[in-house]
Amino acid sequence: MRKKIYVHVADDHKILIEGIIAVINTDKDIEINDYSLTGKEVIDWFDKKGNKADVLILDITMPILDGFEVLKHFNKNNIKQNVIILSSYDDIKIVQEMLSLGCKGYITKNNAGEHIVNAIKAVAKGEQYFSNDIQSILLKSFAGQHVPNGDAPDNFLKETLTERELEVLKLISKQYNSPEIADKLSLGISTVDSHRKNLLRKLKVKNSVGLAIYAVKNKII
Amino acid sequence: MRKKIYVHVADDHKILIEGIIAVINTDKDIEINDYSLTGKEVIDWFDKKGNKADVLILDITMPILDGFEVLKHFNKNNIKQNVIILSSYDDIKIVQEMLSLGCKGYITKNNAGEHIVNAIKAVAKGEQYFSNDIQSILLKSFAGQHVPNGDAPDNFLKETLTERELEVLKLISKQYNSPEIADKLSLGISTVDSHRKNLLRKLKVKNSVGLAIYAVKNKII
DNA sequence: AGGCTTCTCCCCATTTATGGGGAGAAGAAA
DNA sequence: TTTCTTCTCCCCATAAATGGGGAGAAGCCT
Repeated sequence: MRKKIYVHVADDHKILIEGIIAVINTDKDIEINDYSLTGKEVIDWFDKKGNKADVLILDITMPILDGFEVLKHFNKNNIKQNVIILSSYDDIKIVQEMLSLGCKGYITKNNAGEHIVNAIKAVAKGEQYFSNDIQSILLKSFAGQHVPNGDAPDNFLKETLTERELEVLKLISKQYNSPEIADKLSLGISTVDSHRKNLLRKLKVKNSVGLAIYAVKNKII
Repeated sequence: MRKKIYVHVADDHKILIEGIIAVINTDKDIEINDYSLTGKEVIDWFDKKGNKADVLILDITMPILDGFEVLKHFNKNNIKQNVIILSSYDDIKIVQEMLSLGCKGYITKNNAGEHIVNAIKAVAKGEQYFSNDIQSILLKSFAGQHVPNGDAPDNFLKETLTERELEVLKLISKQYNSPEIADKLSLGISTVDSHRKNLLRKLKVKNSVGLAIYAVKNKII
């Protein structure tokens, strides 16, 4: 008898967890350890002594703490944990961000059923695993980096935003105007406008609409 | 032997459909007929001769056509169909909108597992069914109490946009300003500004940032 | 014929946003 | 110490967006 693979599932929709359990139960080598409904529950579970799982299935969008924060917490506390991201997002930037945060697998919810068992077994053995669509966009982005020019394209050279700028960007994306942002952050209006100017310049966009779209696409809000 | 209840499930996440099937399979009186991943698939399925289901489990957020559009299509074509909404939103306005569109049940994804079988059986008998949390907010609203806003985005119950408004919205989301949009569409600036005003009102957003975020989230751009 | 929506454009006014420049204080890093 | 970044705030000015109102023309539906 082979050693069982113990799995922890984290998603804010319980019915989806039930679905994953149903699919996984068709395989005798895998067993669900426990589950979490928020990122904070995940962190608390793994912080508790004696709790460990061979594989963590992790959704990105969860209340309280999201998937990004969970992985950052693992890295900060030097916790080695095999993680498979189960997400509805197939955006290259998100996939790359998750990979840089150390996830071992990434499958989309669209075709999770056919991939989840194989993904768990691969990641439990220390391999990587990506569903077809993710493989596809990863290959494309890989090919896209070898542009004939040799120089990195502009969008790879984004200037990093400061903490204050990020705060202002978040509030802009929530449809607050400068006086309101100044009030919320206890700043002068002219200060907020200075941050606006720097944001427009750094992110190479034309107006607040460009800032908001950047924020949405980069999951800043 | 009792007559079986045939159920059609529509949700854009296949893993969730698999979960529902797993839960429903525990009951011998209910059988899954077929499933759909988009609103368009639902409509096409029910339009096909010979296809019918006793109960339709319907998600609200789906690509191509959402749950609202599916119910509107049923009403317009005088199709009598028992529908249970399965949603992650527990916002009173959405529940009321769905009821006015003729849905017979409404359960949230948070506790779908414990309710879905009973909901199907009740609705198949012509009764109504709501999960606890939905019952609670419905009772409050009937009693005339103030019901706090739910978790749905403000712009969920959108007024339908005209073709022209959609054109303007797309260009706004591409960071063009009013003079530029007027030029591209061969309109006067004041006309573009009129469309802007109507967009802000219809989509219940505060400024162009809100418009852009609406456009991104609804895949208009 | 009357009502309806859509599209077009105008008036008014105020508030915001953008674009250019500069500058001081605090703190970190060299 | 000097240099650098970050954060703060100011000046100037113009462009753009918002908010209120109205109104004519064209087309559709009943």
